[in-house]
Amino acid sequence: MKNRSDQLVEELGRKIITGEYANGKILPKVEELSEHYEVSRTVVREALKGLSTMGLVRSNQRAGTTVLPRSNWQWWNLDVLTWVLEDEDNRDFLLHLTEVRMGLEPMAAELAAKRATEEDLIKIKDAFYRLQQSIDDEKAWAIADYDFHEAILNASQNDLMINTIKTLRKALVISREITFSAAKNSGPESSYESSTIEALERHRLIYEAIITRDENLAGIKMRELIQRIRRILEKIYDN
Amino acid sequence: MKNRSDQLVEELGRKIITGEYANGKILPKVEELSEHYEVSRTVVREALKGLSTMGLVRSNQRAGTTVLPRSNWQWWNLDVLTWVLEDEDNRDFLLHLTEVRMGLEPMAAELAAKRATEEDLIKIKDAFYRLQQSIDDEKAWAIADYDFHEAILNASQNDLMINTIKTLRKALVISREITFSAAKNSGPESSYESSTIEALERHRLIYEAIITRDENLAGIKMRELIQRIRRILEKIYDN
DNA sequence: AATTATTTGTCCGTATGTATG
DNA sequence: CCATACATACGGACAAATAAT
Repeated sequence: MKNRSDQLVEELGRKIITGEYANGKILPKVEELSEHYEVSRTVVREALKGLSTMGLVRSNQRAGTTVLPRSNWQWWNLDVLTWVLEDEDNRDFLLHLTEVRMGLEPMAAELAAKRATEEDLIKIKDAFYRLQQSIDDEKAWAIADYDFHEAILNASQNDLMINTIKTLRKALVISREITFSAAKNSGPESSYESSTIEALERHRLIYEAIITRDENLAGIKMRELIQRIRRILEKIYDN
Repeated sequence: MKNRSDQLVEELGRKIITGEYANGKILPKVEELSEHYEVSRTVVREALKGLSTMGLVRSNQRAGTTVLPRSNWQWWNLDVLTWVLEDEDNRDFLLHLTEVRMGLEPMAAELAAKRATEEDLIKIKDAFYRLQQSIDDEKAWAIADYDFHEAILNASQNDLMINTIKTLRKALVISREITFSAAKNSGPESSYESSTIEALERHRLIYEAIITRDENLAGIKMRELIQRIRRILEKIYDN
């Protein structure tokens, strides 16, 4: 993210997502944008191409470039996701993300129980053992926790699932950085787990379900874990 | 999809996805692409910008434009999705899509049971009644079935979920058009439902769960319905 | 139904920026 | 530190499409 067109994509993208450029509105014409942002028309065109690939705008000859409705946005684009999360008016979007996660992560756990190779299982085991060793070390726990979920995810052998959940997690990390002050969050999952012992037991159930290849149970226990996270989240936001 | 840069995005995008331009490979430089495809450098630059927004390439000064690994691709971009599905070597990707669907659609049904407004319920009811009336009319069934699922989805009140599942469904329609000859598929879901009566009963269970606001049951029954679709799919592909 | 005005789309000559060797 | 090779950036010109008259 350094060249001019990327910068312009970000500036315009944010304005669209915050509603400053509302749905259906026509953007200033290329020449005006070029002039206003002090870049060449080439740069403006590239930026518009980027925005249109993100589903934010559509250009038509003579009619100008119009802002598309939210339903057209490429929500899984990390930039779009970030801008939406950073927009004050979209804070409940975080809940929506968590709901999608609640759909996907249990399914990934099921698939992992079904398909994990020996190599996958070793990684999952290793991460779980490190979890057990780390109940007193918040930082080590966070890392092990991250690895644990990562190993399960990779064991699902479903590229689309893997990619989607990884994007989702990045978004959650971003939102956490926004919500809590930077000092408080020490790692991906740790801020959630108020009671580490309880969390460890929940992880154990998932772990055991996967190594015994009990698909259903793995899904159920993963779901329970995320449901707990969700409840904690709701509490935070209800205040 | 008509201007030159869009065409070029499609040509290059397909070559990347089929592996003709493999991961890590450096694309021909802008000038050569411009020459080879007989377009201006402006058009090439716009196309590269599009491809980079899709996560397919990254440009670096002096080093050229390189193809990114699959893990960077924007899988939920409908173009990417389409090209992947149309690639012979990626046929099992369809199964992956269905697995994601199995994670999301039951969750959407749960949320619908929880949040459906009166207006939502009316639409769901209407679609279900039309399903009942259409057991002998394949075309009417397909439309009602589409509306039924659409109404449930919209009742979830989760924009991200709605957008994702809609994209997913479009992809499934595309893959079906590829798999079966154009003559055979008459609608979004109809090719699945070999026994319409059984399908109707499954829909009824979902319908009743939602109007009685039984979240869990709605999720379970939706899951069963999709699981059935999946089994049918697997049979087709195993032949 | 034909004309015009406006805006995107396309082309290309030129110049600058940046990392590599 | 210089030369090289590539992407990046600039801007003037013209083509094409289409909304407005």
